[in-house]
Amino acid sequence: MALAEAILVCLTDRPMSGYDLAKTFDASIGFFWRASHQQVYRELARLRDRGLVDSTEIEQRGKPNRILHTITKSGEEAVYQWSLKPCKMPSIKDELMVKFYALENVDIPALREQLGVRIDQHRAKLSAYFRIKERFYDGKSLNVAQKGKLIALTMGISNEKELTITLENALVMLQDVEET
Amino acid sequence: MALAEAILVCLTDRPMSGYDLAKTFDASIGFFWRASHQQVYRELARLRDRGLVDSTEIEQRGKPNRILHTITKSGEEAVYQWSLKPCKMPSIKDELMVKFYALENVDIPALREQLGVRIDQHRAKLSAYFRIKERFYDGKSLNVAQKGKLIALTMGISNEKELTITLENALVMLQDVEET
DNA sequence: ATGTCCATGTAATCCGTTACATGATTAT
DNA sequence: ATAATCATGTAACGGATTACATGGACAT
Repeated sequence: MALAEAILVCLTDRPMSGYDLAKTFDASIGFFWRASHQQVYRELARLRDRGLVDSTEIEQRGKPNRILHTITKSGEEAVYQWSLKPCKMPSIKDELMVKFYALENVDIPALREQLGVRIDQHRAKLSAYFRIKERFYDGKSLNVAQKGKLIALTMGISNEKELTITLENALVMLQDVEET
Repeated sequence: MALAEAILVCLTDRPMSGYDLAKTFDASIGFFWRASHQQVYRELARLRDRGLVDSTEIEQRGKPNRILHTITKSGEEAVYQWSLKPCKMPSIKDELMVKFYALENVDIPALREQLGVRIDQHRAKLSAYFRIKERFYDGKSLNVAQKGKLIALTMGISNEKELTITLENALVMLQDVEET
């Protein structure tokens, strides 16, 4: 149920439309919690029903109207209460690992190819993180909110770095298997 | 839809009951793909309907009967076909990261506590991996299936190691925030 | 007495994904 | 022309979680 809280967290920064939120869940906060625009719109309707956000339509010319969602006092309280509760371990579902686990029943050239793709994806993510870090955080004086985001980003960076290296090692180990 | 394949992969090793599979998804293959016993039973029913496993009941005294599931030829073929298809990136949902992202609206002592718990969980996982590695793989000559599992395990180990370090660094960064 | 292990499942609910649907503006 | 961007959603389906349900064996 933490999509609700993730949305509220975004709205503590500034009021946003569903569209804005959907984009946010595809970048920034989306690095730690993914959600599609359909999920966002559904959850916004629920948050409205629960009185955790206020929604007001804003007229626009030449574009569809926006519906701006603002977090309420009870919304802020909900975020604080959530912050006190223990976190779940993120659930793991990694097909690539399962394929290694099943190596004997798998097409190894295809797996090597898929490993290569995965490595590229992690590299891409890493460089995206770096660009954000340089642009928004390096050499600036930061408030608490920014420091928090920087810590999250820093963790993301070292994690992606390590994953890239680990997967490259796996590529070598795969080669060894193929040579025998 | 990869739970189906993960179950089939387990059954390539040996025929198993739903109960056995549920335990397997709570350890070994569960390190890379988690599933509850409810999910396993439901998916087994489907695999039976699709002819990818054969199920036979085995009489037991003093215990409930077991239903042993054996992978069929078409089951093996399904695993191979699946191995050719590209893998999805694992989806990310990490409340702890979201809480860092929302640092200003969060109770920091509570967060530090939760970080500590998370570090312990990664350490526990790491030592579980090590025990398995020592017991089943170190200093033994291995076939392809075993080599695959060892590669997966090795990746798991370096990932958990790195996560532990990263989170310990985050603890220090949190301390810095609290001191200002 | 209390709890854990063995072994099977069903039911309800919730979360996530895919597909469908609309329609104007602006850039190539 | 074609595609992308802006901006809103609904509907159907499938996957995951939580709760419920049974019942004997065996250990403390």
